[in-house]
Amino acid sequence: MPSSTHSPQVETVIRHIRALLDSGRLLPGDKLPAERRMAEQLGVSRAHVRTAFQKLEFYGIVKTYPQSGTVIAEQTVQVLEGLISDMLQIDSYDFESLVHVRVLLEVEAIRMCAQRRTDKDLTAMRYALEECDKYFGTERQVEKDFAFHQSIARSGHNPVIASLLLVITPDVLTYYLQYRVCNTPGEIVSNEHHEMLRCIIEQDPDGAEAILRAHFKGIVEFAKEGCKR
Amino acid sequence: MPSSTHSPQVETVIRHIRALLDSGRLLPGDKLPAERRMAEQLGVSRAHVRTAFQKLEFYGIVKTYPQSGTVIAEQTVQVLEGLISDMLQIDSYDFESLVHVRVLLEVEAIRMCAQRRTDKDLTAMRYALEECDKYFGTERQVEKDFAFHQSIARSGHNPVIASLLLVITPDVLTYYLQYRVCNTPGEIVSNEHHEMLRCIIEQDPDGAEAILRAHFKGIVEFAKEGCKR
DNA sequence: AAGAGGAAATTGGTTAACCAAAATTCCCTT
DNA sequence: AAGGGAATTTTGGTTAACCAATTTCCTCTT
Repeated sequence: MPSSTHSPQVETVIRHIRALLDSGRLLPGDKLPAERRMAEQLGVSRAHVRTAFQKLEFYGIVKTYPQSGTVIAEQTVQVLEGLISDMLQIDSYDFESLVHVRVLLEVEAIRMCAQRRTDKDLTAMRYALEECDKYFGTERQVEKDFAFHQSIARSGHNPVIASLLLVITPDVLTYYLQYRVCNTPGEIVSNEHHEMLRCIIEQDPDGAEAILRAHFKGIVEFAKEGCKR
Repeated sequence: MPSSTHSPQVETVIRHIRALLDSGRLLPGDKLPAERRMAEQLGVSRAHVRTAFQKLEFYGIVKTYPQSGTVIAEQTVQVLEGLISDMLQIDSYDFESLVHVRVLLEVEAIRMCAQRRTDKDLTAMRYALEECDKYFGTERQVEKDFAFHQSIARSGHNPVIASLLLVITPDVLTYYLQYRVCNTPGEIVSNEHHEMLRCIIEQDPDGAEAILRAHFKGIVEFAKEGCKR
């Protein structure tokens, strides 16, 4: 993924390409200027142009052919510009959208987990839960909490869901630390965790989903109302 | 992200770090070897070590501090190793998991779209739909189809959902082209598109969801049964 | 002996030079 | 004039060198 943090030079290059698309000077399927040329045109280093191209390639916006050049994807200009805008603001997700998606993905993950978990998965989740309980009240609480949830996601055996959760986790974590939102009493959180695991063991997806939604209820409401930054 | 395509050298570095974690020679919070040192230890260029670190940072596994060093995140080793494994196999998503997540995200997107779309959004979606109809039967059909779906996702006004959809789109597209799965008659697809837009206009999330699920029914079944590669 | 100051080494960030493969150009042959 | 092939240019890929900020460690002072 390109890396989440944009250097200003790299961002310059990406904005330039979006401008080229917008002005019609660059069309889908076109080969865009060579790295060296674009570097000197924009007054940035070639390395910055390269990382910009790599990020664009990660999102399927361009494709680089060795010793040949880099071409724009065969997509509508509106879509391409939209994609670029999205990836430029990818660092500035609002907390509500982030939590919304986290709940969406985790609900699906825990449902799949309740249906497809193996004995080995159960062992991993039990261990994660023990760790979670052990560190309640300490500074490592948040870390262990995420670890437990991640173990559930992985036990759902859908690698895409697990990966997307891991993509948004750093951002969620940032907000958690920023807002100090972990004010739910530890005992309640722990109980909910054990209840979730119980439903997973009993292969009860509906029960697991209900508890998970209750588990997230507080943070969802906080995100919806609390933090109009 | 990091870029989706791993060069063998970069992958070497990432695997090495996972091995260090596995053997306990590297613990959460530790500062890992400097770029130069690790480069010569592994016999790769320092640039490769850098891009490896950048990818790891994208997923929140490490954090790089200028002129100071790169440290492992404060997370359980199990989680960290899991994350690394996920990002290594991020190129080899199976089609079923991919389609599953695409449906999950698009359903949520179209529901939000039906509730939150503005007049400007409607204009954009109408245009995308016209383009879609215009190019049916041509080689640009798939492209225009994705463009229409993307316009819906963007009109849901949850940037995280739109971004995650764009992250998985290139992979989905690859499979689509590989399996030639677009064998549904153009008229049916077009009708469903128009029905979806109608529900969005009427702000009917349930109706929109139903049509979208029907729209994806064929490809979901194909992914579930057809392609056990 | 303890502490402050500064030089030297180490760090990630950046730039420039080099390499091999691909594309182009130009000239020679037919 | 058309075709083919080699030399040249252009391309992305890679490596090495350089820079400024940070850290470390030694030394000199008190």
